[in-house]
Amino acid sequence: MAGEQEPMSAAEWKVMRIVWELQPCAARDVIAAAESQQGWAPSTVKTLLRRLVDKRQLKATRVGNSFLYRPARPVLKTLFRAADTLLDHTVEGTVGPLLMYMAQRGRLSTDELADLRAMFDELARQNEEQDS
Amino acid sequence: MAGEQEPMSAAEWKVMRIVWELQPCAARDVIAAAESQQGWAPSTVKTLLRRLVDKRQLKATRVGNSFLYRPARPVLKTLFRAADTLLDHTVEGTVGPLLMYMAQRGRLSTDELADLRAMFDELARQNEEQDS
DNA sequence: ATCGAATGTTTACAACTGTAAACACATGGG
DNA sequence: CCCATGTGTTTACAGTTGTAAACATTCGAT
Repeated sequence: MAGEQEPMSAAEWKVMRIVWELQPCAARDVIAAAESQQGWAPSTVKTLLRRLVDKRQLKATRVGNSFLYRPARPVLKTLFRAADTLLDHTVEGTVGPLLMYMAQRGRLSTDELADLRAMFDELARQNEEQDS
Repeated sequence: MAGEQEPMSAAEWKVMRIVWELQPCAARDVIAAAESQQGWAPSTVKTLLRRLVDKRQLKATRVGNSFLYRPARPVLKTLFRAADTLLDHTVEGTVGPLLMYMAQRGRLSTDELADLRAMFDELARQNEEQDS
């Protein structure tokens, strides 16, 4: 089985975000973005890239003397894993408010809102069925 | 300003969850719960309690020779902070699917579903207004 | 008054993180 | 052909985390 998902630190997430956006990309691109976004030194970014490859969150394919980096899996898959962790932290009765909060902060598009509304209708329907 | 929210590690969250449930409580209670839930040695729990007090996530008030522990702030406040972090990790277009996922895993009550649906209606309405 | 149990305090120690300099190697421009 | 520059590799080092034993202190039972 190859689905192990080694957890990432805060700094590592920031690098991953950059790679998900630019993928596939060279170290240079990540270094430039990280410099502008976080003010990190090039060495710092190199270290983080290496660690992410070690953790198998990034795939690096050699191209000449350098590498091309790309995420080992889609951003959603990784976000879902992180969401699981957040859900693990909830206690009875907090999931509703939590989702309310996130939906508000989340700046959803009209389409996304429509999808979500449809899903809630469906969930409510299922719930009723169960209840009665 | 007193609202600094020092971030917690995974193990610390687990202890906090216990304290939020049992609050206010003595070390003994937390140690018992953590032993049964995580199999941790009493020393481990003592260390984590101390660190959480240092980080001011827990308030400890002396009672005789021991302490009464209670969370420094409500669970929702802390969850919202964690949600902010998760949202920071999202990239364009992932928030919708992320919320879909969480809503499905979240085992929402009928009441929570109703509240959420109402909020989505409202958000959609606001969105339409803006669009046109 | 005394001792064992409970509770908190100190110490431990390896792994992981944040942050980066130093070093080695290749490669393209001159 | 040689060197500056761009890449990756090695080394660094303090702080945090996971995990816990050892030690000190105190309170309740005898």
